[in-house]
Amino acid sequence: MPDGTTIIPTRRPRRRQDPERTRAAILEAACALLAKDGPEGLSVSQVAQLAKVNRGTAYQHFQTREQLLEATTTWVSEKLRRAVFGEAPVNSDVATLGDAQGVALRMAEFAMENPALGRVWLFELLASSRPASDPFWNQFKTSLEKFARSDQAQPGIDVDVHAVMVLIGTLLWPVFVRADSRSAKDRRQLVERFSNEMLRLSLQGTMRPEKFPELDAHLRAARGDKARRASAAK
Amino acid sequence: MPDGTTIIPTRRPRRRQDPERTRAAILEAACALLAKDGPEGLSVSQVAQLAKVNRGTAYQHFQTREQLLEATTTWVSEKLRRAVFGEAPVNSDVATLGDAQGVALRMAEFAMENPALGRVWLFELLASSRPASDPFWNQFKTSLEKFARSDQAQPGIDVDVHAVMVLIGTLLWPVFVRADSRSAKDRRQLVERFSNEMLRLSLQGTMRPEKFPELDAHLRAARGDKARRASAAK
DNA sequence: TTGATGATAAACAGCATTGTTGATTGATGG
DNA sequence: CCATCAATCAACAATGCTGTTTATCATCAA
Repeated sequence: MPDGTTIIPTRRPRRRQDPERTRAAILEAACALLAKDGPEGLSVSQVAQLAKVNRGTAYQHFQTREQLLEATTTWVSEKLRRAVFGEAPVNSDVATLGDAQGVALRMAEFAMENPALGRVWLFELLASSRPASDPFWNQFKTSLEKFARSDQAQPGIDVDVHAVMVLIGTLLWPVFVRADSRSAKDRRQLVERFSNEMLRLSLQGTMRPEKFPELDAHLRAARGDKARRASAAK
Repeated sequence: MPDGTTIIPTRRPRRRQDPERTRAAILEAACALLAKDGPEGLSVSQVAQLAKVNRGTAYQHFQTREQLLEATTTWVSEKLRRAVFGEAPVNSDVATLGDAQGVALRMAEFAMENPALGRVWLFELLASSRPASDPFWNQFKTSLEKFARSDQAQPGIDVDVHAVMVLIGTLLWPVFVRADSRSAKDRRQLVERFSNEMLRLSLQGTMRPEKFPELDAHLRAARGDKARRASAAK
């Protein structure tokens, strides 16, 4: 970052009445209410009230309730993205995947600290018509693809299926265990339980392969199909 | 009031008195609307309209909108339970776990054929204060516990975490891929993809253990902790 | 100062919903 | 055959939200 550290707030020409700040306040309030009542329960009245802003003002920033909701969702997504991947801009190809383990852990921690918010965001993503336009989902899936292509990964991972499973598991486990209404200590332990089970699953799976020879065969056959389809598509 | 002969023929033939059937019709309608609009969007008016029943009638069967929603949820849960575990009553201890593979597959198929309904039910389960009171969740978790104790399973499975992951993965994958608005053929293929990835994960995990010796050590240490806690609790 | 922009306040029509009440109808037992 | 009672229905009042509009105030830029 450039010499921005020395800049005193007086240097920057203050905005007239700081619409930016107002907008941010509205979005923050919307976030909080979204986490409390879910997307359906979000009313412009309540948002304005919580943001200490007139209802008309909210309508000036976001023409319709639906647009406010959409803006709030991507706002949350950005928050999540920063928490997991750091402050780097979206398109920076470097450091996309420092370590898969770290990404998984930071995601689990974020989810555990914001269970309701994570839940709501996830369901908006699922309901969205174009998931690919979501900042976090994009970067997350890219990073998982990179891992799957690396030599550290088992061969044959179905990245789409796997990304969905990991994402929703991580985000909904805190919801299931009621992470809100838990002590910080409990939450730490619950994150650890989840991470360990995920790690165990990643390293060992759940079934002893030697006990399921026929399934193993089936699996290899399916992988053969996939490879054949891929080469046929060329 | 004068004799009814002059009354305009807009009178709807009154439903035959059969409370059971009426109740079922209301619940079925609620199911359909639940799948379409989600729990928040469920209005008694619409339910009554779809069930071809007066709104007041619905209020007689379910005192409040909230109760209707709750009843509908367990109705769905029962449906799911039957689809996955068969018609046997809940408490029958026999045949609880014919084969874990079959359970997983039937669940995936149900989810793929009823994506919206599965999503809503799952959401209600997550929001519920006592998941243990849900018919399907109960039986599902029991069956998974049984498997984890069997000699076919890898040791050290955290059943709670794992049950949540498998359940939500199976139910939300169809939502993610927009199983509605897909052809039957597509849906079949998508079920297969999911099942294969789940199977692959169960048999092999995602990471090559030989590449992560330190993680393997960490995992064994964690398992040691758990065992120590368990023996300390005695 | 002036003009433009952001923010506030209040009021309005339209709509959908909730929950309640009293009337009506059909089944059923005596 | 009728009296009773529960199931059903139509209508009502109350509420809250949406989106729009109008008038007014505050703050900064030029």
